[in-house]
Amino acid sequence: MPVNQPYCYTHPHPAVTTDIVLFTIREESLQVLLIQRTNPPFRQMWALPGGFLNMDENLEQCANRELLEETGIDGLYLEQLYTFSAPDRDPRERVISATYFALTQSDTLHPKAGSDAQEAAWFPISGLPDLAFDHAEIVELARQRLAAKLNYSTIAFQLLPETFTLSQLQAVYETILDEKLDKRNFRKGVLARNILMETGDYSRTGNHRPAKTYRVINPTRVEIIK
Amino acid sequence: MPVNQPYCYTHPHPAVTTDIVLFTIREESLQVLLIQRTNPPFRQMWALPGGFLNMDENLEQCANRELLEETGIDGLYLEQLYTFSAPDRDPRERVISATYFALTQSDTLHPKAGSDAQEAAWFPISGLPDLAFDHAEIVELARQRLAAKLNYSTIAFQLLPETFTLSQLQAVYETILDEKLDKRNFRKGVLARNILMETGDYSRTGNHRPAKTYRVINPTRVEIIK
DNA sequence: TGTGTTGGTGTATTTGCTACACTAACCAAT
DNA sequence: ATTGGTTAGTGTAGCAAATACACCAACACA
Repeated sequence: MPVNQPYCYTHPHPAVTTDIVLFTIREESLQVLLIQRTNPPFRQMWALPGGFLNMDENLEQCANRELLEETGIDGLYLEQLYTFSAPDRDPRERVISATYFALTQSDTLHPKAGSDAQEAAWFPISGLPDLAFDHAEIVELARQRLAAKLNYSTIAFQLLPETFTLSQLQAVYETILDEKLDKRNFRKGVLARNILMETGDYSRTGNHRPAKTYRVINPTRVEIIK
Repeated sequence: MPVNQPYCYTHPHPAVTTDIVLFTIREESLQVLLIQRTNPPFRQMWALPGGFLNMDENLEQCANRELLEETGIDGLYLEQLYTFSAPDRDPRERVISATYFALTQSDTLHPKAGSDAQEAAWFPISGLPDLAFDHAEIVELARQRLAAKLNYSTIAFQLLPETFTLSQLQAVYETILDEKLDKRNFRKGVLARNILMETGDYSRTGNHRPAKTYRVINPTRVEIIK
């Protein structure tokens, strides 16, 4: 048995990783968390957070662990996106990557460099640097999925603090969909779902009329609408 | 190096497989192709077709190859469904399975037993035998996905021959959704999509009025509607 | 007190979905 | 030739959902 390669099989096995596309809304744009690689290949390049699967965890647990290690946050809505498997997607060895996407509000999160990342930072999705591996493709797929799910689920609330104004919520939709929405129709539609309640408090920011704040009535993860 | 285990790695690697849920409409019910296992574990039990990933192919190619080997058909619409990864889902070793679903018209397909399957056969989805591994869970997820995609895509045509009548198409929808649809509304809706053209021919079967036959105008794989 | 800024509200129109019943064309049997 | 049985084929009216659209309210600041 090779001294440094103690895990042996009768047939070749690929390595398995997870990569996570973590979205936030910051500075009025949709942003993605990237880490800068400290090790080859693609050293110094930006990449998605992620890493190798341990033998005692499933893929979702792996994605959660990697996210925790590299960003310090936990318990996010995490959804499996797609599994990438081009034979040459990693120059080191054959690597299969199960990808996940997640959402968070940016101000609760202070990305910190972890063992495998010398730096972690937010990038607007419409201005990403060149990414390592096939990660640009993964980000694009995640963006499409996010936009598609907006209207069928309650994921948008994951991007906002516990209480928020309807204008903030509308801004999230407009940022992700990249189009302006009608204020009256938007509010009508959201309130008709009966998933929000007024907190009774007002948001007093800036030199204008204060806005009612709302919270989600049933804060259980994510629901599919209709 | 162990004689029978020549593939060695510095970290443990899981095995990677694909499993395919192949649907058809037969005998007026939605059916799934299963194979009977010849080898342990779960010997003699029914299971989904599928098998181990080769190092020179991606997951979709693997699924296509396994489908070809075990059913003799090729070139189907194949969509990645989900990747299953519970650590104990295979008693032999750690196995990650990327699952796919596919549709075919049953009369072009004559399942034949392959190397790893002593028998292959169609089963109505509402009367499946006990399945090996976590395959029952996989089938259920595929069924949900199929029903959800019916209204947003053109997958239903994959279950029909090149030319077909609107009544045949409606029967496909009714079988998958498991509910009766209104004939006039169904036809109105389908024709309004402008994806069908009349062939000019008629289907003369049985002792009743012949039905116009249609074909898909643009027979490129699968489209998402709207 | 005036100006600038965002919050908050209703109605009319259009569009899409639903419910619903009869005639047409063919075959088979008499 | 007529009748009965079977599936093919068609339109309209009512309802619900989505859209388009403009003004006043409340506050901060100068």
